[in-house]
Amino acid sequence: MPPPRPARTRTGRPPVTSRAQIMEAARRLIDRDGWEKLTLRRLATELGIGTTTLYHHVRDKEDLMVQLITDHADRMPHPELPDNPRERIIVAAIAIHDALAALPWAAEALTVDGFLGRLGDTALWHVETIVAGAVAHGCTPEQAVDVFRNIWYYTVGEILVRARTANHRHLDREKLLNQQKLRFDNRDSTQLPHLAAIGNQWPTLASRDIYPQGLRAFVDGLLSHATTDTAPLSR
Amino acid sequence: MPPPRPARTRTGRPPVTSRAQIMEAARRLIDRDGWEKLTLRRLATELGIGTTTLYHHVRDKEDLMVQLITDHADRMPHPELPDNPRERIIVAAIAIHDALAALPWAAEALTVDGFLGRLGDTALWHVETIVAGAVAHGCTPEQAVDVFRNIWYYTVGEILVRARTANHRHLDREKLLNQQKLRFDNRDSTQLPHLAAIGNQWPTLASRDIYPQGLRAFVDGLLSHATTDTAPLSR
DNA sequence: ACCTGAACACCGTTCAAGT
DNA sequence: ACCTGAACACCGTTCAAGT
Repeated sequence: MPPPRPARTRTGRPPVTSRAQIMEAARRLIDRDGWEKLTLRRLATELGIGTTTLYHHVRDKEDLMVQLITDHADRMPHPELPDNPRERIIVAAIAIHDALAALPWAAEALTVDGFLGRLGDTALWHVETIVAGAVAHGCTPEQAVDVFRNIWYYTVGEILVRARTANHRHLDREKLLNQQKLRFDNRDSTQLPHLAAIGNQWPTLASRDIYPQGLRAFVDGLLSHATTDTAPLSR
Repeated sequence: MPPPRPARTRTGRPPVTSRAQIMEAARRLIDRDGWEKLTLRRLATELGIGTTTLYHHVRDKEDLMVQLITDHADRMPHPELPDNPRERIIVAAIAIHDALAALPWAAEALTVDGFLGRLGDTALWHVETIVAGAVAHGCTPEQAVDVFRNIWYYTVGEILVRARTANHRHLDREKLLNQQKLRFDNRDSTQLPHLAAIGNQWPTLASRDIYPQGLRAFVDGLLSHATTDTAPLSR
């Protein structure tokens, strides 16, 4: 296989940057200043290039963010898979979750249309594992896709909600103090007895990580529903 | 209780707008031009007032969006509750889901910290119903909160993902055409056999509404896990 | 081939001044 | 009491022109 761009054939002005350099600088910027500060202008300054040069490498800002996530996702290690199909689903889902949880800023891009389709084969291997696990457990391909989609919704929701409640790294000190904590102890205890009883315990309870247990319960429910239904949904 | 502001006592310049008028205009703007076009400047123009006047009624843009959602949520009708606790949870969750699905633009505000705490008693009644249903089924209060949180993650995730894939009302025609549909038929069929087999069927499968079935499976899984565990999680 | 500054069309937010 | 324009400090994106 010949080098795609032989040096002798190259003509015109040489590139000042590359896709890899852009992605690296973007990650550096996010780590240093927080993801809210990732703008094309700042990114160009970080790279020491003109802002508009970035448009040779990314279509627009959304494209930059999606590339950032899919790059990260495609570097995910494949976890060891257990024999049990149900457990394989759990392991793959947790791997997806953990990979995305490392990018809590990903919120905006995570729900972009066609996001899954832009993942590389390495990241899709996790999707494949979940679908294959469901089929191995006795699901039809349609049901297996539903299993994946349901897990995907749950995983995305957990990450988006928790990313904004947990990570206060980049909030002003003042805003943090003013922030009214979620508490139900001043609520009408006649109308909302259980919430009133929980009262100011809610924030403590809500800070616990329940993803793995929730996932297990969900997968159990999905698999038993799928294989119990004698007549799969018509049409 | 005396009227909070007797007319005779009022002094100074009279208000040009009210919170209710602002909310109404914001909803009108979103309905007409799409939620991406909701800006404080446009909203002020819609109302025929100065932009900065809005800052007397909302703290900032996020506050405006949260107020918009909580207003909407607090007008939710209470659904009829069945006798079965499990079914009560389902009915309340679907009510929450449907109320939020009517505001697909809500994404940004839905995951704001302390969002639940800003809901009024009418909207919280649905949360109460879910927690109460779980307790009636045999959960501890802690487990009941976990049940709610898990349902919340799933519901938020479903709405955020589907809001961006389904609703193409406000996309340019061109962007829609260029959009690469999610399809796996050109994937490596050795590495990803199940996805390759599904191929271009994925978009069709993914467009089906699976929330109610997924919810039922999840609730079943959550309730049976909670009441099967002989030893609830320590600490 | 590739890069760029200038310009366009916007944002949210602050604040001193006006009525 | 309440409202406001002007200004600040930014955005993403386009495009004609430069090397």
